[in-house]
Amino acid sequence: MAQWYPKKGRVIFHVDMNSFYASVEMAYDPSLKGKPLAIAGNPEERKGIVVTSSYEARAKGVKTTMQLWEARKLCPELIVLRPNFERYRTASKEMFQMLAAITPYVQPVSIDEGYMDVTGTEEHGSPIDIAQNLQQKISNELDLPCSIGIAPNKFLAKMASDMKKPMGITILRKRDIEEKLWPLPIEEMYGVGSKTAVKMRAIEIGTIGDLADGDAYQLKQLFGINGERLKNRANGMDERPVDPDAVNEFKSIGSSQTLPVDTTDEAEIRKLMHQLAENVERRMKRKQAAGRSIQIMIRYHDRTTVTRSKKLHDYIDKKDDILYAAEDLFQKHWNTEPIRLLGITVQDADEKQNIARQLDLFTYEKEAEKEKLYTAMDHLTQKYGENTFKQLRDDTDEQPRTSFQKDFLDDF
DNA sequence: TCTGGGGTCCTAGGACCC
DNA sequence: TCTGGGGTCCTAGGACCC
Repeated sequence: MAQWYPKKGRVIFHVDMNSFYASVEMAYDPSLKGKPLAIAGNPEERKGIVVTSSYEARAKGVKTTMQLWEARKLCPELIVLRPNFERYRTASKEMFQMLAAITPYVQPVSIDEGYMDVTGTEEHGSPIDIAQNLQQKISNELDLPCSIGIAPNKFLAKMASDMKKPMGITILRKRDIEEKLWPLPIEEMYGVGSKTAVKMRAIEIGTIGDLADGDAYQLKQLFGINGERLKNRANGMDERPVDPDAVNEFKSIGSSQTLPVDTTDEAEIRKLMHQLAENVERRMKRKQAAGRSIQIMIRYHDRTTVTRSKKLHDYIDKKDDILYAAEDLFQKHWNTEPIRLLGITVQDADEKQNIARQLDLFTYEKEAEKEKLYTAMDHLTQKYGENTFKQLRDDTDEQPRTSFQKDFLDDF
């Protein structure tokens, strides 16, 4: 009887909130209903791009990432609101609670969409009944529209939820693929972005069906492991489980900001670095996180973007440590050209309780001691030159502290 | 008069070790 | 004395998604 489960097949939902930010604003202020609405940043700060728009605005050609002036040209009566993330987070939480009432196997993938594995939840009714009830509940109680895709795996569920919007429910079984999935242009496939689409078109792959039928060797040559994966998915194959814990896992925490005008002013740059480090610290604190790589991102006036990173000797989570490491990278790598955007990200991150588990206490304390020593040596190396402490540093990796190292540390 | 901010995953080259 | 090849870590960049 082993392995009956995969053979029987799963029932996966993909729940996708329709134009979420705009819909939340309409639920909050019903006088907005039926009007063209866009959520966008402040154009005075060069952040005036459309993040989400209502269906009324979309009907006039307004699209996500469009410049605000462009959107207004297409739709002069457009109502524009700044994003209110608190409001969206609250609505999102309430929505996910409704999913969790059906099954614990809920995997949020962003603020406005998530997967559910409803295999074996017959007490709630057939899959289509569950979907209808859920959609009604979200609509009645939160005044928010959503689309639901029902399929035997995540990929097909995701594609299905896109097929009927707003307030759609679409079933996409394996036997429906040929008729419903394969005719779609390759650009509409999840996982195929603009770069991949161009390369696919170049080898005569214009639809998802063409990809399903594509030459495996050629796809592998061109797209690596992703080529194999995309071909499999086009054939309706996707074994990824719905993972309710994934939402609590993370590998990096970062903050970046576009400046109102490009700058080379070091005081302004330092001010922004402080702000970014503070943001990162605050969000790490909320997640009880620490990390041991630091990355900076510099976008120049011409939009060329460089990232520079380095592995640290120990885990960090405090603003001062983040800032110190980030400013060090910045000084080494800024080419003095005017800067458009700056970002700081802490990588190799995890919850502190997991980190404590990774390193036993002994290792943890030893690492902390070593870190102090390294910091001191970095200072002096910068002052007196590269080779000053090379031998000492090499020794430190191998041996416990010598009396010289101890004195040195204490003096410092 | 262009294109925000938050992430994840993959690739590739060089260093280094065995 | 000259040499192979595998594995892992680090760094930078690219593609994609919402």
